[in-house]
Amino acid sequence: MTQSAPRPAAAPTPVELMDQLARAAAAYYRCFATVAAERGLTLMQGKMLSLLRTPMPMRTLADLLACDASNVTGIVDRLEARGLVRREVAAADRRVKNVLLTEQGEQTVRLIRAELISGLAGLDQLDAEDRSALRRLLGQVFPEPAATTTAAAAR
Amino acid sequence: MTQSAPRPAAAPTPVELMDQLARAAAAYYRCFATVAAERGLTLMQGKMLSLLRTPMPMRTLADLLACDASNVTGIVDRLEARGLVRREVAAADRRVKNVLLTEQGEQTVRLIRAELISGLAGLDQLDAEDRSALRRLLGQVFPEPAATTTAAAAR
DNA sequence: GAGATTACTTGACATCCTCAACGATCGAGG
DNA sequence: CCTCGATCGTTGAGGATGTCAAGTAATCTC
Repeated sequence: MTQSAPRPAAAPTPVELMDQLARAAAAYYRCFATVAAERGLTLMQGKMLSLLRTPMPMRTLADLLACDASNVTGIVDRLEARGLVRREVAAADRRVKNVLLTEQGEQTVRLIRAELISGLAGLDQLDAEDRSALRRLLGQVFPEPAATTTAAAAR
Repeated sequence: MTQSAPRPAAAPTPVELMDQLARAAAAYYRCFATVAAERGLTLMQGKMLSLLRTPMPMRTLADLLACDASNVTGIVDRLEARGLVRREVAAADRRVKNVLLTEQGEQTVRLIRAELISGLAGLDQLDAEDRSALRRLLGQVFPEPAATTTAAAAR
């Protein structure tokens, strides 16, 4: 644990960290929104596309995005109109509509992710130990919901 | 350092961390939105109130929130209508409108912050060393803009 | 003093968001 | 098999957010 650097100040309080997390979250979304806008997508459209790395029901999208089903309908409508996603009735339950990326949608997601990782240049500057520590610490502050299923988590 | 748990796997890649950051940011905003909604505020209204711990010009709000000035006008209008903020012409430049929290607005911000820190229970479980590490790591991934002025950073 | 720039506001229009209601579908229970 | 309650996605009303363009007032520069 390379932690020999003299501590410049006292350890931050939880409140100070809360503020820093706020700034970090805002910075993350600023970066994401910029990347999405370069593809003519709004923040929400970009978020939804990124969630769809595996097909999923609209209900699930609404849960992950913490918004109402009718809102998801609107967003999917607009993405569908642009040829980025399509709806598909689930075989096991005809009420359920799965949303899938089209080829174009997958390409768009790939490009967004590539640009996003570029925009988070600071990540590349972390060594393996730092990255492990960050994963652990973030995992403690934001525990993953009892591992339900999806690898594509909320974003 | 209570870290006797066996290291489960190799260090995460930057891409894996990017995804975790996305999930963390989403979780943070879910928490924040819930707290704001309990006060009858939308996410943006809550964000703006939280930024206003010191008075600032609308131009500054637009910069921090990364949105258009006209959008800020609308949000301030609605907050002003609810008695949470007020506008004040700056003495040095009559074009400039500073936005200030009212007493009621300050109270609201205090309550929001108190509830938010409660909702981020994981922060309290970090010891001082972890908190310092998290501060350092977040600071590397999301460098603060060349320290301009405000303590109330973007949120 | 004139023209350029800045700060905020207004307005049009698109998108997002919640809530309520609806029709189609499913599943449990009798 | 039938009924009823629950679920899923959609529609629609109305409010909030967001961009862009244009306008007015104030300030700055030459």
